[in-house]
This record gives sequence, structure tokens and C-alpha cells, in this order.
Amino acid sequence: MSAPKYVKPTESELEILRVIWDKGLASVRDVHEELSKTKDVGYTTTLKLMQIMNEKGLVKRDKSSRAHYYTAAVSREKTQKHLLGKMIDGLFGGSPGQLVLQALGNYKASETEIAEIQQLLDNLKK
Amino acid sequence: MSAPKYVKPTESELEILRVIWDKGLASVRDVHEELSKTKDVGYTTTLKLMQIMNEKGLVKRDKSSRAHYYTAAVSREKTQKHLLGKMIDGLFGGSPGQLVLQALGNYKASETEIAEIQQLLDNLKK
DNA sequence: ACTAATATACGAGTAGTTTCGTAAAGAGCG
DNA sequence: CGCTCTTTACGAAACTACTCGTATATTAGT
Repeated sequence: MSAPKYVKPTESELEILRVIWDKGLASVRDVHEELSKTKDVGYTTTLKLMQIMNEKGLVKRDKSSRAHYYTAAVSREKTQKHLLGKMIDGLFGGSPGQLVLQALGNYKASETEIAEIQQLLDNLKK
Repeated sequence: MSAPKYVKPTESELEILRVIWDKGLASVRDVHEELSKTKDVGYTTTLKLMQIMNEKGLVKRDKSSRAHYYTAAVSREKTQKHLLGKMIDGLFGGSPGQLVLQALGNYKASETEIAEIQQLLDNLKK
């Protein structure tokens, strides 16, 4: 039984994961073209990174067609949860409340989200 | 006028910053002993990192006594805000509300903090 | 079948982070 | 002074992240 050890995506890997999460299924070209919109990067660089991500188990690869197709092997939610936890422990003294207060104080949430948060808080309280 | 360009602390640098933030003023030995409680690291490693942090402008150094004393050159709040912003943009599609919902859903906040958050939300709403 | 286009594989260079050994300087004490 | 303890300085190794050039393979079009 091998432990399903958590692999922390690097900065660049996270950018790639975001594209794959959005598209669901993506070739290297798909990802590369998306990334090219906002940054200057070579095709083979993206390819290499995705190959590494495959080795690390961050993505799965379907090699059946010539252009390999990738899907995420880690969920967006799990990744968010993990990195959030790291941040809470590392930067907010283990207090999620402090993080939330900072976030809400510095960044503007939408009306509907605010309502959602209030609802969640009400549920948490009882 | 030189631009006060933001320097992103590395993982290790953040651990050191945390100690300095807590203590306000700290020698290498102070920091090292604190870090030693939770991780196995050599004294000179900590020293070197703190020297680098000084060069980067993350900390200030008082060399007047034999053991140099360090203070933080970046505030905890500014750093929290910056990294939080990066996380919101990078991992939560630019939506602070999503981050907050994830945080509150997965990590338990204290009663008093929940109350604080509710109060803040009420203020935001009007 | 040949060519052009486009795909993956691979190796290696560069830069940044983290590590620590060793040296040298300063302070206190017999 | 001479010894020891503690400090900073420095250099380099080990490791990781990122980058891309070049080679090779596969597909489609003519």
C-alpha cells in the first residue's frame, strides 16, 4: 500500500492546472495557447512541464491519439483546500478566521457571495 | 526614486519572518532556537538565510552589538494581503468570496471570530 | 511516396533556494 | 596572554524549477 502523498504544484504547474480544470480535457497545444495569452513561453516548455506533472501524478495522460490529452488528477477543491490550509497555518497562526477577515477586508466580494457566506456562518453557529 | 518593488519571501524565509514578527526583535540564535523546535536545521543555515533576507530587504539588521539583531522590514499584514491576493487570483478565479467559503467550510473558526466576520459582513453590505 | 506541419522525447543549461563546512573575528575568563 | 565559546562571513554543493534547442516520430495533403 503506497501512501497517496500530496504533491504540491509549483507556480507554473498551477497555471497549467487551472487551464486543465477549466477545459476538463486539454492537449499541450490547448494549454500552451491559453498560457500564451498572458505570458511568453515556448511550446516545448509547456510540454515539458506537463510531462513532469504527469510523472508527479498531478495530471493523467491519454496517449491513444497522436496529440496526448491530459486531465487533472487532483481536484481543484482539494488543491484549494490544501494550499489554504498551508496558508492558514503558515501565515495566519492557524486561525482561519484571521484569514477570512483579511480577505474580506482587503478584497471586494460580490453581493451574492456575501449572502452565501452569511448563510454558511449561520449554519456554523448552531 | 527607486521603486519599492515587492519581494516575495520564499517558504523558508516566511518561517523566519514569522519568528521575527512574533518577537519583534531577534538575533540569529533566537530565530534558530525557535525553528529548531519544529525542524532540524543547522545554525549557519539560518544565519545565511537571514543574511540573504537582509540583502533582499525583507529584514533590517542592527550590527551595533556582536550578535546582530534583526527586525522585519515588511509587515505581517502587507505580506498576508499580498499572498492572499495572489491566491485569490491564482486559485480562486479572482473571487475572494470563493476563497472565504472554502476556508470557512473546511477549517473551523472560533465563535468570536465568526461573530467578527458577521459584523464585518454587515458593514460591507450597506 | 515525399513533403510540410506538428507532435513527443530528451538532454542540458540557467537561475534560485537551501544546505552546511570551514574560517575568521570578537568577548569573556582563567 | 591563551583558551574557549559564540558570532558573522564566505564559498560551494545539492536540489528544484524553469527554460528551450534539437532529435525523432507521426499524420495529412498532394
